[in-house]
Amino acid sequence: MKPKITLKDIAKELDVSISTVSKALKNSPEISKDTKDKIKAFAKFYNYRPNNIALSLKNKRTKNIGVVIPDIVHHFFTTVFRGIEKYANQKGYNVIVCISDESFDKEVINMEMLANGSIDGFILSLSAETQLKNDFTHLRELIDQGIPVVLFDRVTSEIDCDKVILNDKEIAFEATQHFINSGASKIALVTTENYFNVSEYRRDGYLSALSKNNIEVDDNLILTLPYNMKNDSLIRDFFKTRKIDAVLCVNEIFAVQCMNIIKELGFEVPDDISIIGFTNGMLSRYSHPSLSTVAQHGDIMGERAAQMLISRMESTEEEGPFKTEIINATLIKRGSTIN
Amino acid sequence: MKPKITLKDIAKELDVSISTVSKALKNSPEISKDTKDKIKAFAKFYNYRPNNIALSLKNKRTKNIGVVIPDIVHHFFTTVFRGIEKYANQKGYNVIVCISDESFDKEVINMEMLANGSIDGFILSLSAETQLKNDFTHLRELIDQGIPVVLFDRVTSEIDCDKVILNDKEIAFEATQHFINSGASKIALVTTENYFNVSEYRRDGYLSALSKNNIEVDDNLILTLPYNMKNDSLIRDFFKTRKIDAVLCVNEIFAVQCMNIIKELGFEVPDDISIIGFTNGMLSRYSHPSLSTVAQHGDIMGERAAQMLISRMESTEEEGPFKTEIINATLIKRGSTIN
DNA sequence: TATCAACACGAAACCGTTTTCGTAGTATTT
DNA sequence: AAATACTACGAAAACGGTTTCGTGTTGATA
Repeated sequence: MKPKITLKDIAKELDVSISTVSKALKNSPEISKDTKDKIKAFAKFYNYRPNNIALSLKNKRTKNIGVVIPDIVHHFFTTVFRGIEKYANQKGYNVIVCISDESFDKEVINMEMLANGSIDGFILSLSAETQLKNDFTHLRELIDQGIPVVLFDRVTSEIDCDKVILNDKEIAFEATQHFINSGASKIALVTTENYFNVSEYRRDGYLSALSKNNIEVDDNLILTLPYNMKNDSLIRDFFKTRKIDAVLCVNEIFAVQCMNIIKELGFEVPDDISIIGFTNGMLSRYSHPSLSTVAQHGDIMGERAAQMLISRMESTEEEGPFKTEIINATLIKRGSTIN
Repeated sequence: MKPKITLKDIAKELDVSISTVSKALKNSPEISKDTKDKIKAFAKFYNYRPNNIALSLKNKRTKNIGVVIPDIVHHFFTTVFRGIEKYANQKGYNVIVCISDESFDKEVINMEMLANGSIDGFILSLSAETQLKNDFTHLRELIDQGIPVVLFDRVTSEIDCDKVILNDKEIAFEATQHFINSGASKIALVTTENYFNVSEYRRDGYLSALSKNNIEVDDNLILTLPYNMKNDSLIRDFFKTRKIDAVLCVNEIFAVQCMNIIKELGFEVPDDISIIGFTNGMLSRYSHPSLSTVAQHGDIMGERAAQMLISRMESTEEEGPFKTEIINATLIKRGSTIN
């Protein structure tokens, strides 16, 4: 066991001052070549590395960024996270992850914990509870303290900061239009309770595509499901009792659940009923038939978010007004639609 | 914008010394009630929180743990991570995540980066490349420096440290036995190239179940697929050209790929061919029929790993010899097997 | 009245760096 | 020979805390 060596250790051993060692290792011209060589050799031999914590304290920045997401066993969030981690890593940053587990309290506590010096900035996606409560004082305080924050996907207009979002409405429009173009008119929407504002936007896109094509909206064709529950019977009932040509689902779990039940009821996918989901995850790729779906490009969202945050953190002057970047989703047409 | 307040600020404002402020906030009996009240009120008003970095430097521990995993868009690893994060959080630790992306270099660089004071210990699962190279000097050095390390799932016997693994062999045996019990004898194995030692253990379990039941091993019934590739044609060829009753797959992607192709070839699942996979993820749950699978209990693995690490980090004396904890997988019987 | 303990607080060291500034010694200039 | 300019280094402050130890003031004791 050989513990980490410090500047002080080197200084003592080589009988020079700490400052000299520090300067020598940074190749300062103040130090003579002889001394530098001696010190560098010694440092290399003992594998000296400066202590990050001491550096953080000195420089008043940690090179850590905090990522707070509602869930991690979740395809979209992991892809976003991967995008963040990759970019951050390139830029020499490390990433501290907290899972809010859709809880307001966990979100608040974790962020306050990290805000006390552990990180230089935050990237987060609001928890369901936070969106429900509509309470953003924790965010406001952080921003007030000068900590940069980037919101992604689950954002709020209440907070003025950088944001990265998907063009949810437009892509839902496009998906719905795709159904219409292929001859569907009884188009259903399977969505979550509306405290997720992304669901809201998707519904908007769905509705405006219908109205643009002069299709009357039928509330009976909109199924609202609780998030993350066993809802097979609701779905079965839904498809059994009405005539439906196509269904747009706001996530891939709903989409695959619908597909399984549709097939079980004896309908053919996509001939009788077409399906489009959101989230281009494993389920969409490997279901049978494979699911047409909206790819949210989480990697890109994550990368952009990290980029915005880091540029904000590293600029000394105020970097101008906050921006909202919109990531363009793409519709991936696969086996569950007529293309 | 009101920046963070420090002890020094409070001291100056209240015209006492820094030491007095520090002691007052820690409720030291050395300080009079009056002074304490005054200081506490002031601190509360300005929302004083001690700076984590300064504390870390002083205490020589960061309350951060580093988690290094090969991949994050991956059901098993995310469940393990969730287990780690949950336990760590309870214990007041934060988690820094690095994704090695199956690369040796990224694994090494990230760990060395973090080891310079940023974390108190590591939890990691080896990258594919690291396992291939069989080079663990980076781990050895960290352990040498006194940094506790816990390996999980993808471990190595070359390194002496705490470990958490699955009873891969036993559960593969059990799965194979389940096939045999339901009348199968032509039992296939679909596995990865063997630099993943977990695949190796699963193969062992498979083989020993066959031999225990006096079924001759047929190498033609073992399909080795490249990791993470398009391999539909290999699979199709495999099932088209031999008689198979049941197939054990070492992950759920292989399992669902096999199932889709089996169905496409006109066989019935499970009547003609039964399937068991590993990883109880979305694919297994939502495929049709749902897949019987080995639940690896990632949450529990993560929790145990975090537990071992934290207890190691917090014990001052040497905590005795390293342990290897074995998590018992369970076989979840669903629609893809005859139960 | 001298002694002593208790009280309440401050000074300073320390954690490991970086960086500014001061300075002894040597070399150059006039 | 005196003034000046480099060279090469060290002392010390600073980042923001904690903690040990020292000390001035007060009140009680002998």
